[in-house]
Amino acid sequence: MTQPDPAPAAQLSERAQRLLKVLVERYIEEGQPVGSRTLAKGGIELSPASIRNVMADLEELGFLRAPHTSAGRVPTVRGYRFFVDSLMCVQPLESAAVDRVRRTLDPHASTTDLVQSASTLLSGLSHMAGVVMVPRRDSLTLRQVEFLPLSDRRVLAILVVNEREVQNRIIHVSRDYSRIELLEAANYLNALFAGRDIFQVRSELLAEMRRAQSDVNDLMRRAVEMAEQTFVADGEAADDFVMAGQTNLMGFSELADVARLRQLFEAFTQKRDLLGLFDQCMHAQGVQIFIGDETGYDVLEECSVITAPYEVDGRVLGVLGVVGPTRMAYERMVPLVDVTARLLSAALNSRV
Amino acid sequence: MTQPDPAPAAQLSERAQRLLKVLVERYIEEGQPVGSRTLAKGGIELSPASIRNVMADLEELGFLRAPHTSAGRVPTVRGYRFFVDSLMCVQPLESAAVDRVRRTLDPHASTTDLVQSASTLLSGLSHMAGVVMVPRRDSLTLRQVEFLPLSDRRVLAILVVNEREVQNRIIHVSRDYSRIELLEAANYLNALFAGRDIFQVRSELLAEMRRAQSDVNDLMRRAVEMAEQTFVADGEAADDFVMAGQTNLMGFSELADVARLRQLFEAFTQKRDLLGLFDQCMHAQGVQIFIGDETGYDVLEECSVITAPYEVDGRVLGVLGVVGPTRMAYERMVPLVDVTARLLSAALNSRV
DNA sequence: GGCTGGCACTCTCAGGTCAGGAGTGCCAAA
DNA sequence: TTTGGCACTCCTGACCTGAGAGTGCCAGCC
Repeated sequence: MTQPDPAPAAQLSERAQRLLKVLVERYIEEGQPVGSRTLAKGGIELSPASIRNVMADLEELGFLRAPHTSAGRVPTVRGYRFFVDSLMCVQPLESAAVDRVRRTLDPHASTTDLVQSASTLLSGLSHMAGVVMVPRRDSLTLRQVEFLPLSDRRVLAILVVNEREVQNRIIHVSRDYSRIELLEAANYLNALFAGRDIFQVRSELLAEMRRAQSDVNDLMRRAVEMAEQTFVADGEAADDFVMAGQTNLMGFSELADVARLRQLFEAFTQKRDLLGLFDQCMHAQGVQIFIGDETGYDVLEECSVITAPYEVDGRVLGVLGVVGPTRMAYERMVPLVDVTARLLSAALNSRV
Repeated sequence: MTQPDPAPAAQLSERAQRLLKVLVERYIEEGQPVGSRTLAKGGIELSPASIRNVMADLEELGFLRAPHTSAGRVPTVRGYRFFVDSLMCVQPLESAAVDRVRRTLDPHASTTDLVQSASTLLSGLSHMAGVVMVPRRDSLTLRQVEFLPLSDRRVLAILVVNEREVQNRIIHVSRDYSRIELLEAANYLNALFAGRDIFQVRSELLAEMRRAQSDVNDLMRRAVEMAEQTFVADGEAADDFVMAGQTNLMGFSELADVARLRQLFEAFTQKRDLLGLFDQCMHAQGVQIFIGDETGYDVLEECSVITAPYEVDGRVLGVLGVVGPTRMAYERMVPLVDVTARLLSAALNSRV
C-alpha cells in the first residue's frame, strides 16, 4: 500500500478513533469543516470541550487540520488514510447498481465497447470521472494474416489475433510484390503459424532465416520480410485508457479553480501521469486507494484515485478506476470499483 | 451567410466604420473595453469628445455596447459581424505556419492520423480548440471481403474498402458455417464485386435473390446472407469529429466561469451540437464564421466558430475548424482554417 | 454645421472598517 | 477525567470611501 509512514493505531484511543470516523464521515457528507458542537450533537456522546481536547490530539498527530483558527477541523491525507484503512465500513453496492453494471457489460460486445461501457458506468455511478485502461494483450495468438498490395512498395497487412480482434498496419517492403506473391506469403504464414503467438513466430522465423542463410527459398524470404514488420508489438501504442465523465469533476467546489482544473484536464489528455499511476496497480491485488499526494503527481494533489485490476484467465489485463476529489464517499467507491472490475473480468472471460 | 439581418453599410459613415475597425482590433488585442481617450491616442485623429459622439451612434445602432456607464465600449455580435464582413483585412498566414501544416499533413499517413494531426495543428496554431470532422465516406468501394467463423452463429467480417481502409464487424447468421463455406462465400463476393460500391452490391444482390427465388444455389444464398449484414452503412456511427486543445479554452478569461465551462465541455463530449453546426457548413463554400449566438446553440453563446470544408476529388468529405471565445483574432484564424482545409484536402487527394 | 474643451456625473474597483458568528484553547471546578 | 465558562482569533459580509476611468452634455469656436 501507499501510506507514507505507518501511523500505529495504538497511538489512537478507541475514543479518538470513533471521533475521527464520525468527523470524516460528516465532512465527506457536508463538505464543511466540522466543529466540536456539531460532533457533540451528532454521534459523539461528549461535551464540546472534551471533543475539542481529542481533536487537538488528532491535529497534533497529523490526522486533522484546521483551515483557520475558528473553522472546525478537516481530515488530512493521513486522516483519510487511517479512515480508509481502519475505520471505514464498506457496504456492499446496492443491487440495483450491480444489476446495471452486469446488464451493461455484455460479453458479446467488442473489447472496445466493453472498455467504453465500463468507464461510462464508473463515471455514471460515481458521479466522478471513470477510467479504464485498454486491455494490454501480452499474448497475441495469430489466427490469420492477409496482405494487400499498395503502391510505393507498401503493403497493407491485416491481422486477426485472439479469435476476433482485427488489426491492420501498413508495412514497407523492399520491392513491389504482386497480389499473388503476397497471397502465397500469407498462405505460407497461415499454414505454418496459425494458432501460435505472433512474437514467437517472429523470432522463430528470423532465427530460422539466419541459420539456413543461403538455401532459403524466395517464398520464405518474402514471408519473413512481411512477418518481421507485421508481427511487432504495438504494446507501446496500446498503452492507453478511456475516460468518461471528466466534466463531473467541474462540479466539485474543491476543484473549482480554473487554473488547477486546466492542469488536471491537460494531464488527462496527455495521459502520461494517470498511466504511470495505473501501471503501479497492475500487479497489486484488489482495490487500491490513492489519496491526494499519495498519487505522487502534483496535478492530482486535490484528487483521490481508486483502482482495481481486471483479468482474464487469472492474468491481469488492465486496471480501471475512478478519479475524484479527496473528499469522496470512499465506502461507496470501493465496492463500485471492485464490482465493476469483477464484472468486466467476467464479461471478458465468458466471451466466446 | 449568417448575419441575422443585414446592417446596411450605408448607415455607417466612412468615419464610423474606421472607428469601429480600430476599436474592434484594439479590443481583440487587449481584452479591455476601449474608451474614447485610448482611441484618440491610437489611430483615430479626433478629439475624445468627437469619438464619444460616434461611439454613441454605434451603440445606438447595436454595433457596440458599454458593460457599464464608465467602462468604454465593447463590440456586440453585430459589431463583430460587420467587422468580419466588411472591415477586417485578412493577412495571409505566415509561411512558417503554412510549412508546419504542410509538413505535418503527410499524405502517407492513415486517414485517422491525418484527422488527428489536423486538429492538433489547428489547436496548436490558434491556441484555441481545433476540430476536424472525420471524413464521411459516402462511397465505399469494395476491395476485398473475408469471413471468419466465430461461435454461436456469429461471423467476423473483415472488409477492405477504398484501397486501404479496413473495417470489421460481427454479423449474426442463420446457422454455423464452416471455414470452407465462408471462404467460398467470400471468394464468390470478391470475384464478382471487387471494385464496386458496396451499397450497390448489396441492393443488387438482394434484388437478384428476390427475382431468382427458388433456383438460387446454396452458395449464393450464403453470400447474400453475409453481404446483407456486412455491407451496411455505418455512416451514422461515423458521424464524428476529433477535437484537440480543449484545455486552451480554459485560459480565456471570457470563459472562466466553471459552470459555463462545464456546459461547454459537456457539449464537446456529447458532440451533438457541434456536429449540428458543422453539418450546416458541409455544403457551404469556403470559410464560414459563426459569432456568439449566431451558432444557434446556447452553450456556444460566448464562443465563435470558424469552419471550412475539405474535399477529395471535388467532393466535400468533411468540415474542420476552430472554436474560441468571440474575442479572437479573426483575421488570423480565417486564413489558418482556410489553409488547413486546403492542405488536408491536398493530402487526402494526393494519396496513393 | 461639425468639432472641441470643460465639467459634472456615474460606475467600478480596491482597500479599510466594523459587527456578527463560529469555533477554539485554556482554566478552574465538579 | 469531564465539563462549563470565557477570552480570543479568525472569517465573512456589509458598508463606506477615494481614486480612476469614461461618459454625456453643453457652450464656445472654427
